[in-house]
Amino acid sequence: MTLRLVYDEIRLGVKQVCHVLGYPEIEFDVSEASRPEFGDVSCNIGFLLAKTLKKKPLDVSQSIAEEYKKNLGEYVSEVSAHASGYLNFVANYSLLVPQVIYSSLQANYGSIDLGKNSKMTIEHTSVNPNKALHVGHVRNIIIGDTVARILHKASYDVSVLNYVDDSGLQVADIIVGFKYGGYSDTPPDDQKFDHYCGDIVYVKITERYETDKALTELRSHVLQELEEGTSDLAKFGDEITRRVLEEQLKTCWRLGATYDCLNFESQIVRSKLWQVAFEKMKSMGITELEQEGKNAGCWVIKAESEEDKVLVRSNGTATYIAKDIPYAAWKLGILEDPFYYKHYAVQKTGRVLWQTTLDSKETAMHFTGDRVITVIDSRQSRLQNIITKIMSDFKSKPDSYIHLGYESVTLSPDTAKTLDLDTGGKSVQMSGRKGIYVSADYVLDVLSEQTFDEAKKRNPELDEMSLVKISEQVAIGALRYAMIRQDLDKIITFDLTESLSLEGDTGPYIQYAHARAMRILEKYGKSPNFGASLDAVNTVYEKDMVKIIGKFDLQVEDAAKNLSPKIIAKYCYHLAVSFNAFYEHVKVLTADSEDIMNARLCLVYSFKETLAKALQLLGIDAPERM
RNA sequence: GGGCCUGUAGCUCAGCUUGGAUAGAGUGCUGGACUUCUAAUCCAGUGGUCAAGGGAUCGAAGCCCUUCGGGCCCGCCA
Repeated sequence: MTLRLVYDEIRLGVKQVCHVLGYPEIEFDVSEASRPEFGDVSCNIGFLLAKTLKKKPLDVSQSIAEEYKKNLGEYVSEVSAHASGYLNFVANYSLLVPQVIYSSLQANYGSIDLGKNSKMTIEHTSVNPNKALHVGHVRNIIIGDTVARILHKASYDVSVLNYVDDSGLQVADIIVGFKYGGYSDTPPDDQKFDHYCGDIVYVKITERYETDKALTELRSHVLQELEEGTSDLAKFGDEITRRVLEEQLKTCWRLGATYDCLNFESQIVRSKLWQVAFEKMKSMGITELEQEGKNAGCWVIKAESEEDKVLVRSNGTATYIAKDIPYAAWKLGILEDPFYYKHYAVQKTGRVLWQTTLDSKETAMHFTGDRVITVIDSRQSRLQNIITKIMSDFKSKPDSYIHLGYESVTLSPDTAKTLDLDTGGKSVQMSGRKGIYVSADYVLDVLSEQTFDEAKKRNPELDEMSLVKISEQVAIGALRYAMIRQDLDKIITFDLTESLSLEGDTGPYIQYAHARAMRILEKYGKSPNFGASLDAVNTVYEKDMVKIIGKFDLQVEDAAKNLSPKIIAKYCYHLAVSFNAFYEHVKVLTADSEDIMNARLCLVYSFKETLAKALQLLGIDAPERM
């Protein structure tokens, strides 16, 4: 059981009491008490009934409390009316403690049946395959990966897609660089290919467009050939794209993200899905041929409060959005699937990664969803709103296509300075084109190096391999947590120095709590006896921890319903805080008696199991030592 | 000009969806706790006209309106 049962029981109990007292039936709130001295659970019904009953909130609550006391039920030990008007409850810990601890031992603890196994498709990452990932991309990946993990825990049948824009302008840029700009397609020394393409070729060729108009024209030709996909140049482009993609995926995997399918834009273009979608839009009256004005001769989408969006140019060619619409429709299973699926790789977790192909000899599969989430930063909101509107028309359901937007990651003035950029004290937007970014690999390497030294200092007896493993876990924990801990619509100002500080509200703080718990259990050397009495668990520190452990599924529900990964991040942090307070104030291995020690060991075990499960939702490893 | 987001402690942020108890964390600063289950920890102190004004309400950081500050987006580019 979890705290959910306590809330449910109280909700029902209050309702029954109101019925007995002849109070009107209304919606009221049962929630966690804001302070420990108020008890465990609070109810606001006193305020809500005060008006209709023409009584003071306190009087209402008192009358309810009196009646409630006649039958406290299983999970409540005390009920009282507070002077403020709140109705407060104290939980029955002699029941709560063992039940929460036993529940937390179950492998699926925290799972809820919100999705009822319905199909949910989530797309994230989708970085142009012409450069290495920077910290801005990392936010996208971590949000997408974390939300996918949470939805899976909430019983959705989740498919994860990574869209590969292999026929866009950015890829064309580096192809121009290789074919006409004189850049070798073999990177110098041991530089990763994605870094080479992004740091050197892409940035340099972009600079040269300024002065060399001929190069700009070549780019248009390259772009056209990439879309057609038949020429040698297109084949070369495909080869380059796949080499970059392979390197990008290494970084994604290092971050702990995994996918089900890679969707190649070039194949969407060649599959003629667009034509099907376009006809559908015409027949549904979603798009119309503009007769006059500046867009005369274009097929446009009329927007209510904004400018019309051109869909097909007056020369008959489709605009950028014409690639996104059929893809979105495909994701929702609205259009007939033109793709077959080919094995790409087996990922660390054993999950198979597939890729789209137009080759009919390959397998037919399904990665489409009843609902679709697309993780893209909120600068794309206008475009995504148009797509959302079209999809709701197509599907005739309003919220089947969800744009999960988030604010961008900018660089702090100090970090910008390390790139020789004086921003005058302001933070600056990252730009791959201008070479203004901090790469994900670099941040992870620096973090990993620092944590390696720290781990070595603390654990001098550990071998190199173990230390490397720990430092990598901690580095990724730090970065993932930093990307997820605040709200999606807050800008993250990335500061390299600050990102290396691993104290307080950080991933490593939480991981450290887990490592501490592990050491206690390890030193004890045996399994705690879960059959014995847990009555000895009775300090405030222990009760507080039990309460938080018992809230796990409620937090998963909240996070899944609101697509809010930060809820799980906060949960992990609070869990860790409660354990660290316990650790400082309550001794386990030197407890006064065997019984007390055993009870506390059970709690420590329950804690580390729950924390590990919660951290797993964040894609953060729970280290045994650090 | 239009659209979206945002403003809470020196700094970074919770809380706002669903109004209610003394507005919470981290960090910073000051001081304290390692012969003890790992100090990546803990404890105490410091620090807030919740951007401003108005409205509805018994009651507003939260709801409504106005104003101001900051960010992003608005191409027959992708």
